[in-house]
Amino acid sequence: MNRIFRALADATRRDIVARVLTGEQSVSALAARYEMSFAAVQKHVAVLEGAGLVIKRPSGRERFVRGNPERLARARGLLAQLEGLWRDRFSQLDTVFADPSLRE
Amino acid sequence: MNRIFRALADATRRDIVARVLTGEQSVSALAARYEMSFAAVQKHVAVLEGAGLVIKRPSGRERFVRGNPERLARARGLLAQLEGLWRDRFSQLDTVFADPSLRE
DNA sequence: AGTACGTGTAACCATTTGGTTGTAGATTAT
DNA sequence: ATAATCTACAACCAAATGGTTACACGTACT
Repeated sequence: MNRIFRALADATRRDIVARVLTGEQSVSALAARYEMSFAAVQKHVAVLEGAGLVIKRPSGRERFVRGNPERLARARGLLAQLEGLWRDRFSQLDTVFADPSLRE
Repeated sequence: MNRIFRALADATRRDIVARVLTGEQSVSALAARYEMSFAAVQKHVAVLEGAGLVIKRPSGRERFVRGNPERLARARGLLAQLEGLWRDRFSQLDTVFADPSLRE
């Protein structure tokens, strides 16, 4: 999970994820869109791949990158779970009040 | 957004968020739960505060920390938006096919 | 065969991160 | 008044990040 959130903590990488979710793109096609070096973009893609947010498919000399929505869903699930803790933050208190042993 | 995801990219910090979402806790009460130094936990809380994931309320000599679900929702919203791109990844193609000028 | 292209990796650099210890200020307890 | 507690912050350190340039290797083009 650390790697997923860490990978998403960079605007360039979030942008790459958004692009490759709508359609496969080669690494060099991605690199052409950013003002940094090819190597930098290649490293960003490697980080995303390490986090499972992106999958590479080799084809000849190029690698096509596509997004993996499953991993996004995992991260979103964790956030939803945390928000659930907030929503149910009084449940323990409710349990106490509902406890028959306290009912006298 | 960078700071939100970066703050969540650490297991200790995610744990802190989970704890303070269910109820306020002082910084030292939090620190007592982890095996690192007080200063380390204090820094983690500061990172979470900088990301807006957590809010501190001063009371006497201690600061009570509570979670801020709004920021979590923002992050979750971004993920949902990205997943939406995936879900609608053929919409542009659909638009092309639906284009009357191409219907001949 | 030779050249150009796409990718990965290594070496390097500046900055950030996650941890430590120590110190200082403010508040509370004795 | 003194001591203990809670918090913040500074200085330091090792490791990770995000970027660079240069090079090596496999594939495609002419």
